[in-house]
Amino acid sequence: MENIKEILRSKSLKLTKQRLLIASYLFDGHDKHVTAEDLFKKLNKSKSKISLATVYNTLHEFYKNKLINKLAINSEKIYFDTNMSNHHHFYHKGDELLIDVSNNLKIKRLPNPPKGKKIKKVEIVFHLEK
Amino acid sequence: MENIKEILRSKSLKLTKQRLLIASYLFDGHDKHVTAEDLFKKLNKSKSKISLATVYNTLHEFYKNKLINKLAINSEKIYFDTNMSNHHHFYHKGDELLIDVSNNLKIKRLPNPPKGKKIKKVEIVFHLEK
DNA sequence: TATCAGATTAGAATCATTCTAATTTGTTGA
DNA sequence: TCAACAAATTAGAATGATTCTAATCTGATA
Repeated sequence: MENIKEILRSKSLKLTKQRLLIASYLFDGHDKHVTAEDLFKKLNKSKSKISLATVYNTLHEFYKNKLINKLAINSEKIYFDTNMSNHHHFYHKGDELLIDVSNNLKIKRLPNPPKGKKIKKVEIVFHLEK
Repeated sequence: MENIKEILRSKSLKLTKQRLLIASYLFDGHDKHVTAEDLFKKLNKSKSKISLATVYNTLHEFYKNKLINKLAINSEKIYFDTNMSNHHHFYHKGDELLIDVSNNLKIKRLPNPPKGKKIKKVEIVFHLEK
């Protein structure tokens, strides 16, 4: 709990009940992929009620502060990823399966970005089928 | 025009006015990325009116028939891509820039897919910044 | 501990997309 | 050529994830 508070403080985020609850769930040491709706349902199973708007606000706040990543893999919903190391994903649409792929991948011949721009991030999705 | 008709016939798609119009625009020899809304606006500048529902239906029909690709790059809208060769993308969110990257990229050490699944497609997005 | 910027909230609004159900239109085979 | 019918088109309603609004509340600071 103290380390959770430290994380929020290090980003100058106020220590509210809601943020502590969300952060404890997200940063429990296990990488996760969550949607706002998922998180909302999960957290509201416990007694403390958090509004859906707050879940959205908090996820975006954490994202802006680089505590989590955002994945736009299927245009249906946004997944937030607590694994902040450089990595990629397996994705199986049918099974709604989303799995981390550790980044010991190397791309030969990185393409040259258009003038005036540089590559910020390389995101690889391995689309799966049965 | 005859080759456009041939494309549709080869997929057993009825040659309707709307499909011919959409297909002539999409398959004019230049690779494009379009959203349904884009296409709807563009086509309805000309006299012939096509409903938005038809634009959606047609794009999905073309997609199912592997005439175009679907890109879920930013979870805000779906882009359809007329470039059917194996390739990747540069993407700059701020500028809404989406550019093809030809696929002479090679990934060293492809990861092993989970049991019972295989890799159908590798999609690489090079996120840009200024 | 009063202050107040920032956080939370319920509910409305948005917006891309999908659905519905009625109408229209290619295509096929006689 | 044309009747029949499956498939396609359509307007408008419905959906669903997300964002916005504007009122209320609450940590952090001095």
